[in-house]
Amino acid sequence: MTILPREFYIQYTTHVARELLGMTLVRSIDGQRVAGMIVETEAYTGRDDLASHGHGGKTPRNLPMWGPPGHAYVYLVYGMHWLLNIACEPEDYPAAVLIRALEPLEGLDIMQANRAPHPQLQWTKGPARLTKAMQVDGSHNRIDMTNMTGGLWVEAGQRIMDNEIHTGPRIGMGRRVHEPWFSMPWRWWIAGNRHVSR
DNA sequence: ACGGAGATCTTCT
DNA sequence: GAAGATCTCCGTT
Repeated sequence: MTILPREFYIQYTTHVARELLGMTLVRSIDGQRVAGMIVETEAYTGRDDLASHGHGGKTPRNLPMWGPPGHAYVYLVYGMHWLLNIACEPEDYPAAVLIRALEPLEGLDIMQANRAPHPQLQWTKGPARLTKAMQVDGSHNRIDMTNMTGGLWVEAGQRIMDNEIHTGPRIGMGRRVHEPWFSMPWRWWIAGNRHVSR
């Protein structure tokens, strides 16, 4: 299988978010593959993006957003949930794509154990659920996802046609989703896929 | 099906 | 000191 190379991530954030749909996120746990097809993503891009951690400049936490494209940005929200992003665009530009949902493909026994007692449809239906299912946490922050050394990478997968893809406002914007900026359609998902959140 | 609240803690103002 | 790129549980309809 072909691991997506660094060049893939050196493109406009929205383009990367769209192109990641159908690709396979892979995690190696004790030599066993745990994998899922990416079915939902969100773009966070630039200093001007009011909803992005990159807004307001560099801080110790958001530094990976400026770092090398193709590296992971993993952070904790609400004191208990890990969220996985992949840095994109050229270095020194703050941008990342949040992986919001997967369709389980391989290592189902491991995912089930990590997500018990929930049914399969809920294992990876949401950004914090998928990190729990695939055992992704702060130890993966800043790893290079363009090779296998970090135990986490993305492989080429299904080609998703444009007419199978929908876009809409990002999730978690609160009441501000009604303001112009926060209603920008920077969430991407595979239409009709049962594993998409919401 | 839908709504509200609690869990839990890091980050930055 | 408050808010946060969420999830789960428990209540009511």
